[in-house]
Order: sequence, then C-alpha cells, then structure tokens
Amino acid sequence: MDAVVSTNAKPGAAARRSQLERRREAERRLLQAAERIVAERGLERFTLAEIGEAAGYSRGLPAHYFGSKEGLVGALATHIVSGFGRGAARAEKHPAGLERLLGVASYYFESAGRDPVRTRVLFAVLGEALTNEALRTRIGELNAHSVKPIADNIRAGIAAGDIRKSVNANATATLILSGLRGAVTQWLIDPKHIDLKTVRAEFIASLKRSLAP
Amino acid sequence: MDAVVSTNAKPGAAARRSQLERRREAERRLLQAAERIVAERGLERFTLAEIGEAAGYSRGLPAHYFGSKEGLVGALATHIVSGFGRGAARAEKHPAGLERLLGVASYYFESAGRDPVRTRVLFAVLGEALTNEALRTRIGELNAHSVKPIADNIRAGIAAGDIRKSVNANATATLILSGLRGAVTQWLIDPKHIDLKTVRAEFIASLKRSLAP
Amino acid sequence: MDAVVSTNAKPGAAARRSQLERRREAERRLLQAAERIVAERGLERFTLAEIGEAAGYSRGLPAHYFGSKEGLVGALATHIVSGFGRGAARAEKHPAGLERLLGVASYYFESAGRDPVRTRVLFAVLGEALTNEALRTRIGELNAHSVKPIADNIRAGIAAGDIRKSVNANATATLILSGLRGAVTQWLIDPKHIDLKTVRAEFIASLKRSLAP
Amino acid sequence: MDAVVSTNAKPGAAARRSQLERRREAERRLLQAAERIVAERGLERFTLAEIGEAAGYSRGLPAHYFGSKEGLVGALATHIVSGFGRGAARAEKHPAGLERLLGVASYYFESAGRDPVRTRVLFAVLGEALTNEALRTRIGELNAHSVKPIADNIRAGIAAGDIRKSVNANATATLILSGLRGAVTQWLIDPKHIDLKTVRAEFIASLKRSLAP
DNA sequence: CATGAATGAGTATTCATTCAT
DNA sequence: TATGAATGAATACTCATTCAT
Repeated sequence: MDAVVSTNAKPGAAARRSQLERRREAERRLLQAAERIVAERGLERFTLAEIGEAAGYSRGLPAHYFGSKEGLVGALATHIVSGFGRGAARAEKHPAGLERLLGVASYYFESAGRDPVRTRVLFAVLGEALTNEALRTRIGELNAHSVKPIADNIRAGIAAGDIRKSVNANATATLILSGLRGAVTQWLIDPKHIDLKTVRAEFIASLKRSLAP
Repeated sequence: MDAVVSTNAKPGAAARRSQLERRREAERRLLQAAERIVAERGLERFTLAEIGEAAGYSRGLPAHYFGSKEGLVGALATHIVSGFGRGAARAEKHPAGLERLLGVASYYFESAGRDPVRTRVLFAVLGEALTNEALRTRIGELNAHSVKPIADNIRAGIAAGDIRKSVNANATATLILSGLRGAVTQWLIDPKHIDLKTVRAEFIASLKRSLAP
Repeated sequence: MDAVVSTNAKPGAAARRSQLERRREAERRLLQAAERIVAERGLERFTLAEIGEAAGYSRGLPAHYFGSKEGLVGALATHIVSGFGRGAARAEKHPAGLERLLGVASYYFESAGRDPVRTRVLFAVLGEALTNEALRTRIGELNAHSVKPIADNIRAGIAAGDIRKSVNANATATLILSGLRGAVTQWLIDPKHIDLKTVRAEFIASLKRSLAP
Repeated sequence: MDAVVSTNAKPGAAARRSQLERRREAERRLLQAAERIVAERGLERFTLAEIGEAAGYSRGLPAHYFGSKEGLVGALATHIVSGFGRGAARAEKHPAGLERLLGVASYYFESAGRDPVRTRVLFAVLGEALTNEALRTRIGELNAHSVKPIADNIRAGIAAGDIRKSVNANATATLILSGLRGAVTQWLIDPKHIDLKTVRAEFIASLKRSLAP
C-alpha cells in the first residue's frame, strides 16, 4: 500500500564528506520543507522561494536543483511515493494470507495517523493525478505496487482456506485499496469528527466479513 | 450521496426577460464553462478570462461576478455540491432498507459513469478540500447530506431484518461513502484499466456480504 | 478668498415640480456624496459606483450625469470653487480697508473650521492642480477671485492711511492668500497638534504688524 | 525646512561591485525615475511599469522592490523628505537669529527654484498627506524637522534683541513654514504669472516687519 | 429618468526562470 | 556550490464606460 515512512533526517548531522553529500543533504532538506508546506497548502499554492527559505537555504536553490516548479513537484511525488513499501515489511510478522492482509490494512491507518504530513501530501498527489497527466504515471505505478501485496495475500488466504474462493483477488484488492484511501481521505478532511481508530476497527471488521469463507 | 444531475441548460435559448434573468443565465453559463474546464485541468490551472470566453461572454465577467478566482471556485463547489441529492430520488423505487441502500450505491456508480465531467469536478473539489479551508466547510455539509441516507437505510434494514444488528449505522455509512468515493477516484484516474461496472458489481457484492445478518 | 459655504440642501424636501427639478436634486446629492468621499480619500481613490450608492442612487447614475470620472471631478471642483465669495459678504460689515481685510482673513479660518469636509476637498483640488492641467484653469480663476478682494482692501487701507504706503497690493495679497492656505493646510494635515484659533490669532497679529504704516 | 538636494547620480557609471551595490543602485535609479514622473503627473497617474522602464530596468522591477504602488509612493516620500535639512547648512554662514532665519527662508525659495522637480514631488506628497494616512506620519516628522530650526532662530533672535520679545516662537515658526509652503505652491501652480524672486523679496520684507522689535 | 448588466482596457502583482556574482 | 538580482510573462482584478431594459 501507499505506506509512508519517515526518512532518517540528520539535520545537524555528521561532517559532509563531499560536495555530493552536501547536495544530497540540501535536496533532502528542500524536499522535507516542500512536504511541510505542501501538506498545508496543496501542490500549487506555494513558491519555490519560500521552500528554499523554509529549508534554511536561499530563495534560488529549489530552482537550481529541481530546475522548475514542475520538477520539484515531480521529485516530491517520487519521494513520497517511493516511501511506499518500506513499511509494509512490518506487517510481515503475520503469516501471508488473511492475517497479513488485515495487518497491512491496519498498518495503513496507523501509518496515516503517525505521519499525517506525509499522508496529506500523498493524498494531495493522488488528487492532483485526476487532472495532471505527469503525475498519473507515477500514481499508476503506485497503484500497481499497492494492489499487488493485497491481491497476493488474498490469494494466499484463499489457498489457506481463510478467504472465500469466489473472491476475485485483483478486483477485490483494488476495492480494498480504494476503501482504505477513501477512509483516510475522510479523516484527513475532517479529523475532528472522524476517529481514525474507530474507522480502522470498522474497516477491519467489514473486511473480515466480506472475505470470510 | 454526492449525486450529480445535469441542469437543463438552454445555451442559445429564448429572449432574456429581465435584467435578473440575464444575470442568472450568465452566472449559470459561466459555471457550466468552469465545470468543463476544471474537469480537464483541475481547480488551479485555469484562468478567469478563459472561462468568460468559453461561456461566450467577456474575459472580465467571471471576476465581475465572482469577485475573485477563489470566489469562483467556491461558487463552483457550491454549485456542484448542491446538485447532490436531486438524483437520489431515483433509488427510492426500492423499499427503504438494504434494497434501497444497494440501489443508492449502484446509482452512485451509474451517475459517475453518466456524467464524468461533473464527477471529476466533484472529486477535484473533494481533493482540494484537503488543503483548502474554505472548501472544507462545504464538503463537511456534503458529507453529512451524503452519509445520512445511507445510515437511514442501514437502520431501516436492521429494523427489517435485512441487515445484521451489530452494524454501527453511522460508522458503516461513512465507510461505505468512503468506499464509493475511493472506487470512483480510482476509475477517474485510470478509466482505461478499471471497468466501472465490474467495480460496481464487486462493491455491491461485498456490501451485501458485510452487512448480511 | 476660497471661502466655503454650505449649499441649501433640502434632502427630503418639497414636491418635485419637474424632471428638471429631479435631475437637479440628484446632481446635487451626487456632488454632496462625492464631497464626503473625496474629503476622506482624495480625488482619485474613489469609484463612480460608490458615489452613486452613497448618494442613495444606482451605481450607474454618476456616469449617466457627469459622463466620466473626469467630468465628475471637474463638476466637483466647480461646485466647491463656486462656493467662493458667497460667504465673503459676511465680512463686509467691516468698512473696506484694513478692518475688512482682517475680517476676511478671520473668516477664512472660521469657515475652514466650520466646514472641514468642503475645505478638505478644496485643498485636495488645489493640490491636484499642481499636476492636473484641467484643474489648473479653475484654480487660476479661483486665485484671481480670491486675490482681488484682498488687494482691494489693501488699496483701500492705504488710501485710508491704515496700511503702509510702500506695500505692493497685488504681491502682498498673493502672499496673504498663500499664507492663509498654507496655514489651513497644516491644520488639515494635523488637526490634533495645530489649534486653528491660535493660528488665526497669530496670523492676524502678524498681518497687522507687517501692514502697519 | 523641507530643503531639497540633488543626489549625485551616476547613471551610466562604473562596474557594479557587489550584489548589494547593484540593488542599491537600482533602487536609487528607480526612485529618481519615479521623481521625474511624479513631478509631472502626480502621485497616482503613473504605472509601476513605466517607472521601471524609465529607470532603464524591466517593467517588473518596481513591484519587485517596493512590493506595491503604495510601497513605492511611501519610499519616494521618505526619499524626498529625508533630503530635508542637508541643504540647511548653507544658511549657517549667517549668525543664528534673525539673519539666519531670513537666510533660511531665502534658501527655501532658492532651492525650490533650483530643483523644481523635487520641489514639485515634495508638494505633491504634502497635498496627498491630506487624504493619505500613511503619508501623514512622514509629513508629521518633516514638519517637526522643518519647524524646529525656524523656531530656534526666532528664539536666538529674541535673545539677541533682533526679534520682538512678544513673538511666540513655535506658533510663528509654524506660520512661517506655512507661508513658505503656500507661496511656493502658488508659484508651482502658476509659474508664468508668479515671479519667485519677487515673492521671495516680499516674503522676506514682510517677515522682517512682523518680527521686528 | 434611472438601473444595472456586460464589456474590455489598464495595471498591479506574482513568481518561475535566467543570469551575474 | 550557492546566492540573490533582475527579468518578463502570466493573470487576477478594477472599474470607467457602454448599452439593454
């Protein structure tokens, strides 16, 4: 799924070996600053200059590195999306199949609650993909990456007899991902009225029911 | 649900009676033009001028009426959102309860397929609400309006014995709406790889399963 | 001098005889509204529409009557400037000569204090004349009208032996008018720190001294 | 007084040392161009773009530096007003007291005649202060700076016995400044009919008379 | 006479992008 | 590598002016 993990930022960290190191670090900091700002204001209502300054660099640096605003948005999307999967491993303590599927779903909600900034950016990117050709490709890949482990677990569950045979693994996996995203979106829009834990519990319960053999 | 109905626009129609008529018509046409353009390019990448021209008016009219770009986006959101519910009646041929609930869900997919332009705008607005305070309020109202009929039908279904008693009507209704939206979003992003009818069938089937007594 | 008198406004007044009457009244009210607004914001930072509405008419009426913004400003300047002299008569209780001259000067300060709105507009027009060709003509006439009675009284005073013979009537009259305007301007800019009565007293005293035989 | 000195502009001058230098120079040139244009057309009827171009830069630079038109007008006012006093020194060859006071007054007229562009801008700013809150503050400071040396010289003159004891130094100083400004305004509005030298002579003569012991 | 709808030119303003330092 | 000065295109917004009712 579109899991989200925090990078190991070392703000005031170790001696920069080379210029390459410095560049890497600057790029990372710029992307982190972009993340914070985009989470608040969306993918359009920010300026390159303010991201440079928010990252502690000059107004001109984002353009210098990412070439253009579009370039930065693309890098940000890649950065966020590529966080995907790193966290999925944590669900692997459960055996493949229904158990792990439920673990993966749980993890989706947990990781959204743990890192709402990144989550918000991810969903901004997902929303933008509706009308932005360039992002659609990346999102297509994300979808494939996200659906596969779900479908795999459905198949494993069917094989293990935990999941009803008549379930269409791929279609259902898509639907599960949609449901996860829809639920998290609701929460992101209105976190005060929607309790993420309750939603998660309901989601898991309904998932069990509808997959049960 | 966030149902969507097309207005009976009469583009080249009859003589304008009064000044009020003229104004009303101009406003309607501007919003229609905005709808078309926003569906393609999202809520930011358009200009007020092009909307004026696309509507057959001057470049300045949108600003004149809506005051600002933000004002137009707000009016568009209201326009789209207030279309909600008009179509819900069509599902009322079914008796209140599970039947009608499934009808409502079906209708959601059908109406998305029938009017992809409006649907796309609606979902652009939903996405924008993540990072746009002004839209959030409107979406909050939409959510309430959308969840209520679903929850009502769940309660009716429980009363009628069609739906399991242990179902939490409100939480489940929210989750169902989320699922509908998530599924439609997936289709909007990638209509070529996702077949709306299949998704609908899967969704309905899984809904039945998870609500079954 | 640029004396200032209140017009005999009859706001809710007698039955309008003719359409001409109505037009006259509308024009007067528009100019009064313009006066108030210009006194606050100067001769540029207002819109025709707001004057129409402030006068209790439609947004379009000022353009309808005065043709253009420039037209309205011109009419306003004429309106204000033509108030000149009507009040001068009040100083004529004094005999022509030094006495009346001092009365006229006094009256200038008094009338500014009594009607600061009009005074402010008059001085806005005077200031604008620095860089606005169209207004310069009107101001030229105003100057001539304003200087003449002063100069006449100086001559009368010389003839009567109240004023030193070596005084150049015209040059001194110009200087007196300048002094009056300069002093009133200071007060208008900073009414809290400048007491008009004190300024008047000082002005009169210094005038006496410098004209004394 | 509101004395006015020309800066030593080097339009096509030497290589720019640092970025700071570049910026300073650009700012100065923009203000000079603004001065020229405002002197002709007043504080409203100009565009930021034309000032940029008149200064030999791009259309966008004025907005880039001064943020807004209002910002530029403010900077221009400060620029003009802060020129104050630099020239006052020239009157200091006379001993403090009546002599120097008359010198200062003379200098006021001379400097207006020598630099009519700046003088015109200064008086446009003075006029605008009537209806522009932001400028009023600056003008308040200018007034204080302008009145003080006059009042000081009056006091010195009284001490030296050159000036009548009964003169109220501050009130009279304000009145003198008003008279100077009023007289120069008249000349600026109608330079063809008003001879600055004659006005100056009359002013000085009348000043002597009214201050004489 | 009076209203207010609609136009469209004029401009401030923003900011990605380029370029000199 | 990094800064920030300068550009100039894009565009929101204002509002006098015109015109239909």
